[in-house]
Amino acid sequence: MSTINDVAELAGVSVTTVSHALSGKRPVAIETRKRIADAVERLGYQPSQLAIAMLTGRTMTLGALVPDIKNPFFGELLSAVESAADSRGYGTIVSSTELRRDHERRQVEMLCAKQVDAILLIGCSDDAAGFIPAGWKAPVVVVDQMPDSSQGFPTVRSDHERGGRIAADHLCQLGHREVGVLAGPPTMLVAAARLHGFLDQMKTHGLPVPRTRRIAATQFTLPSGLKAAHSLLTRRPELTAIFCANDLIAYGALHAASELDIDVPRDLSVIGFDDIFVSSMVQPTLTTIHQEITELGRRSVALAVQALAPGDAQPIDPLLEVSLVVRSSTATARTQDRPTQSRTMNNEVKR
Amino acid sequence: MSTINDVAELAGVSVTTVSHALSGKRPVAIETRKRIADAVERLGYQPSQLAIAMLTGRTMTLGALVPDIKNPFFGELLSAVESAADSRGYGTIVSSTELRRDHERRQVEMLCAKQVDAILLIGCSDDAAGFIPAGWKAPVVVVDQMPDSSQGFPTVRSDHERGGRIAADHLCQLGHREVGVLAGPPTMLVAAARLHGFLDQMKTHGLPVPRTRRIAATQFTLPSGLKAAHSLLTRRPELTAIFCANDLIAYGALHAASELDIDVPRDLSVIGFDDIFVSSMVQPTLTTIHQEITELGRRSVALAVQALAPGDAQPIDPLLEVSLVVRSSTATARTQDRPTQSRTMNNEVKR
DNA sequence: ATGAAAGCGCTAACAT
DNA sequence: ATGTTAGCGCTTTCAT
Repeated sequence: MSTINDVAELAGVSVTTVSHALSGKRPVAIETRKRIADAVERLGYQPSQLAIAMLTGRTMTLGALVPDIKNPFFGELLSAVESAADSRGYGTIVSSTELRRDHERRQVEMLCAKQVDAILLIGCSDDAAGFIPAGWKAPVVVVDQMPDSSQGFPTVRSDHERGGRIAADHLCQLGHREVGVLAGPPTMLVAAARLHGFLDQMKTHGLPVPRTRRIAATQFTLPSGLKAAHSLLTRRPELTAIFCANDLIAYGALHAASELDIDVPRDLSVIGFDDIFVSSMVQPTLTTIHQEITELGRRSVALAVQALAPGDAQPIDPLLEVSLVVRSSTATARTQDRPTQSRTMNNEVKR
Repeated sequence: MSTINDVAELAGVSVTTVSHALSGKRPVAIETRKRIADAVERLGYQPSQLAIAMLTGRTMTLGALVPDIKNPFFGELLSAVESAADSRGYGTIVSSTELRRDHERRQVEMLCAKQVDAILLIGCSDDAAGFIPAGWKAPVVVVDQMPDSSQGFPTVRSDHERGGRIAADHLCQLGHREVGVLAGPPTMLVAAARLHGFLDQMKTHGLPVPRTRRIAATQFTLPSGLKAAHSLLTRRPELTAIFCANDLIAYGALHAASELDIDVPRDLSVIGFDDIFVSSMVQPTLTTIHQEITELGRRSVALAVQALAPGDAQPIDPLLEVSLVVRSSTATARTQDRPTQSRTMNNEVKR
């Protein structure tokens, strides 16, 4: 890349004049301006954001750390973050820990070293905020995690607990009594919040879910959900409905059901959480708890930028409502029991 | 953030000593080293990559431009890019044009201004490479696009045309004679390559696909595929199989089929392209042309980094093989015709 | 209307 | 073993 010196030289003026001609912060003779414009054009000159950042202390770049960019939920969220950041003139460095908790510290430090103007910790480990180095002054926003884990940093999140309750209401309303749970990673507070809301609401309905009908997926991924679902459905054939900690786990459950010849929703209702885009499009369409993903991204960026440029700071509500989206993976509970016998036989045949 | 000056002051030494103590490029008294280490710890000091980049001309950051980060194909590809970049010490600035072609120039210029060490143009418009400014010296790698469009920049891509041929072979082998096509955006060369491979191979099999049985989705997205599929399936009820330009379009087709009460794969075989992760997991699992997405990302980064640090440059094959993955969305062609009558009636009832 | 020079945080000669 | 200084590309006083 050519520098401002090259432009100055080619135009036969000083760098100061070039700088001002480009920024317009000082009058420059029309004639001179033209020569400079020509030089800029010829060289394809772009001011180095690097050098500007050195001066201003602003890189105009946000850092976003997510656990798994392959998870469509984070893909959609990042998409919202990027477009919100972009519209305010910020770029976004995306870093994925690939679910490796030991990567988090490194990635956070890398973002800090790159001097990003703000850090978005999205769906990370609950102690990720602890990796922010001591003297770090720039804003940190903790997104889609429980505030308990945010070390005092501002938070934007959905009402996970309420989502769990809504899911419980839905299943009860459909008459399900034998209900199972595919919980998320036990160590993650959002998973715990969803689980707690669900279990507590089931209890309220007089249908507490015993431990034997719950199993935790080790990760918020489809394969992890598949494995857990397979185990739970095999062990608990009487279940007529399952609450899944997120949509990917729910897809794992659907897949397991299909392997076990369980028809969804006739024999088994499945409800997810997140409402990622594909959930409305594949068969069966997934009944799920809708998160306002785009708004989540927008508010996260707004919060970060607000801290960067304090001014007309209109308050940002950090808690987003969730809602139930009923699609075709849930239905009223069977009145008679499922033919458990044949299912077991099927399994045996399959193996 | 604290600077190297703060550390030097706190440790009571010069910045040079701090620099060398940290880099180990010059011996430093064990005693001094300890005082420096303490100061670093206390201040949470991290060397500013910004300042280092000014000196070395290396930001240790790659810029990746994709059209749509919500598309799981790009999510998976970016995931591979990031992890490959990360393992070589590079961060990644991800920029999504959100399918707005007019955004491309801006985004490319932004990446250049941020002085990224290399630019990965992934699945962009065929003229995106033209947006690289005149004096740009750093490597540019064009990924998942046809080389015709790469302006001489190195390319990494799958063999799209061959993918089309394999798909044609598969459908013919299943006995399909009434075959339709949901092509991708007509302006994109990869879409054209897939289409050409498919059509040409169908011709070879003696089953040319007339224009009336083809329709182009305007974008590589599900909604776009849905719309096109709905139109094609309504107009051409005799079709027993459809080749879709990518998996998302194929999901649109599945959705349209379901709306029109067409059973897949009994009444209609659907084949996609890309083999995104979900394609193996949702019902029906999608028969599709597999791209080695991870390898695509790995080689793109390898190519970029190789240009950055010329040395033991082992050649990188820019063309990746594709393969057919047969799942449950394709089946042998019906021998008798589909009850076209009733389907039309259904449609009319629906409207 | 235009220039010269300082300085952002760091590294790497060049001293001592 | 440690310190001094120039300079990366830019903006911004402070001159002229």
